[in-house]
Amino acid sequence: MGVNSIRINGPFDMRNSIESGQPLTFHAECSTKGKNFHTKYVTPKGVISTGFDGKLLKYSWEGSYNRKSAKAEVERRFSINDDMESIYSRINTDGFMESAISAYNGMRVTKNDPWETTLCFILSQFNNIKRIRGSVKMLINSYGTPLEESDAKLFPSAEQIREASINDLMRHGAGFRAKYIKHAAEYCSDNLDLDSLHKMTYSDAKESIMEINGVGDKVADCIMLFAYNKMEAFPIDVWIKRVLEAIYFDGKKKKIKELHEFAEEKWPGLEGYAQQYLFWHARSMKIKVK
DNA sequence: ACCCAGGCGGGCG
DNA sequence: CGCCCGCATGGG
Repeated sequence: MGVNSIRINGPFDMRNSIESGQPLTFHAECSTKGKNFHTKYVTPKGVISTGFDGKLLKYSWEGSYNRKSAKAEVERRFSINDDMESIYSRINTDGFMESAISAYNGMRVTKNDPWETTLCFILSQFNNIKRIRGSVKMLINSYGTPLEESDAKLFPSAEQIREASINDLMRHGAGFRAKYIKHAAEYCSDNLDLDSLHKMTYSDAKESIMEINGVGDKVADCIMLFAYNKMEAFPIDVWIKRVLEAIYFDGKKKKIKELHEFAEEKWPGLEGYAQQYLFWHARSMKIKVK
């Protein structure tokens, strides 16, 4: 148990870093007290709670963390050491990006566990964020391991999830994705070491993760971006497709492949950061298809 | 009641 | 290949 804080110098927006559809959206507990935003999340080493008032990032830890490891966990998870001014100078390519950066100044691409990210984004397909969140909470509650001296539970491992039947998983709100989750759990405990993808290139790691049934181009890119820190990943969902076509192609329909090539040329090496600002800004503006 | 949701795999032409 | 369709379920 302990408490500490980090003074944040560059732009940082903890709330939007968490709530912008990244994995923490799906399983962290969040609340707002006044203008301060709080969150609590569970890791294998214990529970981390954070609060941010615009200047100081306060955090506390339980479990086997110490002062040093807790600080490292918080800094890593929220990408505190990303040089935002440098990133913005490279993705602020036009008026739309400028307004997105302005609206969500300080939003970070967070770092997440590969298995958690894989499961969350398999659930995300043809689904809505609220329901994904509910499903994840039910899965944690039913299959997660309780931490010692805490009412919190750890996100269930692939080995724990594979013990559930497809019908069990469907009852947890997984719907038709239950068979994908079952396969992912079996594949990741028998055939694929998710840690081994860290040292692979983006394209090799993406190819490997797409061996899982239910992981296609978009979900794979989400896993590459949010779990493996591959900033060249550019997940293209309905919102990204809509906003790119609306803003950069005069409303004309484009193929996914063309949009990948467009992003690669426009934001080389930082496609993932560009995507996160495009995605969250497009949703807030409710850009419609015609 | 009705439409939609951070897509995907499979089947068909 | 590329295109197209069904898919579980609940939120709005």
